[in-house]
Amino acid sequence: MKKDIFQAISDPTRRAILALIAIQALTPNAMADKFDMSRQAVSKHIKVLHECELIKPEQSGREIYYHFNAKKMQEFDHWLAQFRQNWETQFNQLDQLLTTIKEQK
Amino acid sequence: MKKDIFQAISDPTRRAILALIAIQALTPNAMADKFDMSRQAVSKHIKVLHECELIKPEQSGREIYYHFNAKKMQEFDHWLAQFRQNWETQFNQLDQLLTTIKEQK
DNA sequence: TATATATGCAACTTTTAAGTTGCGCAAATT
DNA sequence: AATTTGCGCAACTTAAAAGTTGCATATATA
Repeated sequence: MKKDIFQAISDPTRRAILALIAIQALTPNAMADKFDMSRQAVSKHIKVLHECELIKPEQSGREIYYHFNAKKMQEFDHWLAQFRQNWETQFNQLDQLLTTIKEQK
Repeated sequence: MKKDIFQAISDPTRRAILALIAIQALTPNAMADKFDMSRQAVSKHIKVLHECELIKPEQSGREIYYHFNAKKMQEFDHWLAQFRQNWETQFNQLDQLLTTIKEQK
């Protein structure tokens, strides 16, 4: 089943992969070396990340370098936007509370 | 098993719950009315959200109002921060490309 | 050309998550 | 006091995801 970006990042291994290739594009084998699991297991995670376009393949001979797709990650940022106002409000309320306490002294 | 915030938001129903209570605190029954599933199913989602502290209960008689915990949601924002620089870079590169094309005309 | 390496795909097993039903308890209502 | 309502917990079923092993294919290298 095709997953969305929320499901894609819900797995710790996939988050680790994203963190790695955000710094530098890597091949599946290079990624697998970093994790304590089979290459095929990592390969399945790559497939998930690729299907939801969080990573992009670049063929180079028989090797495939996977690049991080920052644009797709921004979808996450957009989803968060609906809550951003919310937490700014809560912090303003905290500020007000602190100010009130200060004034009472 | 206790889930982390990434797993918590990977479910569409839980994201919908968060979007609802970010606007206004609701009781489990009020939430269940909004979804086409049993109250108990919704209650399980509430449990997940509560365990990872994305929501906070406020008892009022026999009713429990669940509030959105914006502070916890910020953890995503912090996680995203590691990639933000990355996508800003990619956009700068796109800008440069567009500028180059423009100058060639 | 034979062999080693890099990768993806398919079948299978195991684990985990989602949803249902049934129950118990405490607060409200009659 | 009896009943209804709001909620959580536990057991169960079903569905899906994670990981394994084995195989096929294409590109390198000896």
